[in-house]
Amino acid sequence: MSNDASREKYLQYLTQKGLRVTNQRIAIYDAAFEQKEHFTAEQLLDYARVIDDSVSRATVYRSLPIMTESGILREVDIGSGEKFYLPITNNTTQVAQVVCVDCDKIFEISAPFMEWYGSTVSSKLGLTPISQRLQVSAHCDSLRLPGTCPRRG
Amino acid sequence: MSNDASREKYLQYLTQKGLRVTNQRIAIYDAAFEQKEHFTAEQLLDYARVIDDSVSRATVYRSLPIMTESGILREVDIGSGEKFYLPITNNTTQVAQVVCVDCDKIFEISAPFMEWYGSTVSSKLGLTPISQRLQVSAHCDSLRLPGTCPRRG
DNA sequence: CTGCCTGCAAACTCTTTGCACGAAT
DNA sequence: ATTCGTGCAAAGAGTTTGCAGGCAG
Repeated sequence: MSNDASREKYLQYLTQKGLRVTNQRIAIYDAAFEQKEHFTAEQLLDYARVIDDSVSRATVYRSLPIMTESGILREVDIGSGEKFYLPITNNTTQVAQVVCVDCDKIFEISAPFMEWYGSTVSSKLGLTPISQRLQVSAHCDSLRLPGTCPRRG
Repeated sequence: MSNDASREKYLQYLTQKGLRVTNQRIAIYDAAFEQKEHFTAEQLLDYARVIDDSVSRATVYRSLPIMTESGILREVDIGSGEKFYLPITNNTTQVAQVVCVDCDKIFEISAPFMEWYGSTVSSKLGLTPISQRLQVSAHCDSLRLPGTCPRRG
């Protein structure tokens, strides 16, 4: 999905839900879709303020659930206190995250079997799966230095 | 693993690490292993205070990482703000959690393939996997009432 | 115009921490 | 006797919310 298509999708979502298309919502959207890597709410606030310095923290926090629900943003919770977000740039199947515990970098990898697994398991319990997430914590094993990641410095 | 074996394991862990065996640590341990379901730090505080009313919130929070690291407790983070914990009662392989979004009940299910998957994927990235977690969100589909879980009431 | 949206700041939740006292070794 | 562990309360991080004014529709 191109960025323009995501933008279109988001604007349609807002209109359809009776939500207003404000300068702040657009600035926050644009800031998010400039990013290639995962970002936090606080980082998004900084990025959005470059575009429109009237954007407040509250509005960023109020926008993130809307963007997530509209399907243009993926929320990634690696259990580290703060949540990360990533623009969804294509209609991939399920993805998993591999988190390096040394440098905290998050790798997104496709995990097509997850959907099947979620269905299998949930149906045994009488549940209908909505979403699933697989997260792997790992150490860098580069340079034969256990516990140290080259990306960390 | 029986509860007695877990108790032994925990006491050994404490001693081995040079940590003291205090009444509070034992009370917190005992409170945790009375539980059949997932519990939060706050709930554990309540349970432990029944056994020893001198137990404080701080000590519970300080004990949880120790118990987790000693391998007798599993930490489960479903991204809901607070963490859940569950006594590890047997040496199963990997487990996944299925969380009902209606009643918030957490089901633990074995997922033996996860270990293989973590290894496969991590090695491609030059990483050594430490742990992996799979979580599925689902709706109850009992009673043909979408969006409503019979366990919720 | 109407009422949703906003910024601000305070409040909130969960967890961590500094300190002086108390207990395990 | 040491030294680690503890309770208390305050601090901390991240996020949410009440309010009065502002802007989209």
